Amino acid sequence: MTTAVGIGEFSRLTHLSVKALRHYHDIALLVPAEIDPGTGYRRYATGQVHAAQMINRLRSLQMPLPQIQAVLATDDTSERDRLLHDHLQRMEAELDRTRQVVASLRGLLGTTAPSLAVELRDSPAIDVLAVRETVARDDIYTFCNQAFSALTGQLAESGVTPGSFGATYDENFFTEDRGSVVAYLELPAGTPPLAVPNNLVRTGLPGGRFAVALHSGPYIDFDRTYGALGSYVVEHLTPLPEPIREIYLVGPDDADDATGYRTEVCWPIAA
Amino acid sequence: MTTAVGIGEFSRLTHLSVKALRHYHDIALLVPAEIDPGTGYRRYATGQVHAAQMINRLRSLQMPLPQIQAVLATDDTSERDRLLHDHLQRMEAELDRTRQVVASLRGLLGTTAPSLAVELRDSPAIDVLAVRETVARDDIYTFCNQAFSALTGQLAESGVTPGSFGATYDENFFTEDRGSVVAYLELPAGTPPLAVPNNLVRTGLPGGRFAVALHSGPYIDFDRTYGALGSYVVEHLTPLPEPIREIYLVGPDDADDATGYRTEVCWPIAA
DNA sequence: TTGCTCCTCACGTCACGTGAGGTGGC
DNA sequence: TTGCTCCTCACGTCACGTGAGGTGGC
Repeated sequence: MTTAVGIGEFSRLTHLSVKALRHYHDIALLVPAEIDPGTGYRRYATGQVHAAQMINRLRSLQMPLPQIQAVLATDDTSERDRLLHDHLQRMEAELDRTRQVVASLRGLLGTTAPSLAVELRDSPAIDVLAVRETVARDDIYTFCNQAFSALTGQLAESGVTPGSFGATYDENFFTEDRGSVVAYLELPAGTPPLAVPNNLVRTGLPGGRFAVALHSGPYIDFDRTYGALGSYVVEHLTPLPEPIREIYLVGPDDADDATGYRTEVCWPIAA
Repeated sequence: MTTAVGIGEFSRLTHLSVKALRHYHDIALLVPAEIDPGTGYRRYATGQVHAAQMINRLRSLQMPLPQIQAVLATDDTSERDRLLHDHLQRMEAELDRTRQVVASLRGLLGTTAPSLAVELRDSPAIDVLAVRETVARDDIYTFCNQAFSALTGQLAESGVTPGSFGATYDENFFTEDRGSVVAYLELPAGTPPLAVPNNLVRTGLPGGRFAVALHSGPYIDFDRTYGALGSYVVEHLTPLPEPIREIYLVGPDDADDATGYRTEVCWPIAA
């Protein structure tokens, strides 16, 4: 048995505000069981309480409304569980990142004004196997992981031992939080022609002059090294509007602890 | 030594997007060191990198811009630490709540369709010591804690042993997520006149007929009991538009574990 | 008839992002 | 002169909240 109630009463039954209920109706997430054709009054069935409770729970977990829509729309239990599981995974990752930011904040507040050794380096042009894509800042870690796994896999198949691991970042990546990124593996001089699947490219990276600083520790602290190195560059040298390069000397594949990571940040400068 | 750079270069130094930097200028959170009077071009000093990094960290921790403003504005270290500490406390509390919601979600997904015992009760009017305030839903737990601690403190001073602990919730509290709440302690019949500080009131609660259900467990699951009880009421009885009452039989002061909480939910119905 | 519930706009919030359209400096 | 960087609106996003102004049902 199920009874129809007005929006106010349904709000008391579900602890969803009237404004929220109207919004969920507007976007067809929770449509009233009936609507009075004359007055437009919404009538909800008591059988809709459970859906409302699900929406309430998932919103408390910051799930976006379109995703909630997807969860409620499916009656395939395993698909629904997968959606929920994925969301909880994302929340876990978020939490993990938050913990890192807190640690990083303590570092920024500490008295340790990091003195930075800046090296001036003339790099020759190199031959690389690479992946180029437009990447949002939030997705950069995932992108690099996937790219390097594809690249190393390909080189292993071809029996080639790669040189350095690196990536170049277009200016837009910093100024608009989204830009063209090239993740690459350096190919030793004299590497013969390779079979290259079409998500990868073999290409050349131009040489040039760089101001180079070593970043020690987790990637979340990159802005400290960028700030220090960049300040040094604009104060003492002439920066060029070319992509910045990062060279991953020690990364997630080589060290278990992020404090062990070592990355060279290479800022293009005029010769 | 400090050098001035354009907004694009400063973006590369700080990993803040150009749009974000312009926004921070608009709200006077991070004002460029100088602005070209002719062109409006913003020039940032390398000495501003540290402030930018602080903003970046705090935003990653979801701190609202006005609060970041406050953190940066003070040069009193202990005050700044207090603001940061408070924010981290709030994040901890949020995290704790998230864990509870996840547990609660599992409950909703489980097969345990909770069968609810509904009792019809005629309550007499009672004499109470109370706190009345307009409270937002998000603040209700804090409000009740403070109210009950003030109320029990006052009664202890007066040497009076209270009857039941309860609260009434205006309809607006549910329909608009904010409404008038009365937290009360029942006074035994024949309680003599009391000294009452002016944040408290001695008053009467009207009697009436209620449909009552027992809610077992954490408050975060209240909507399940409300949904079940409210559905029963609209299907079998006549609800009245009066404040709903909750009676806290076992609460945080009496049980260490939220699973031990016991609360009666009382829905006003026609006689 | 008076309250009460409910309705639909239109606009605000928060922290920016997304173009459009245009200008100054090298 | 051509690019390039930078500028200022105006509007969009997301999930509602905040009134204003008005109507139907008891």
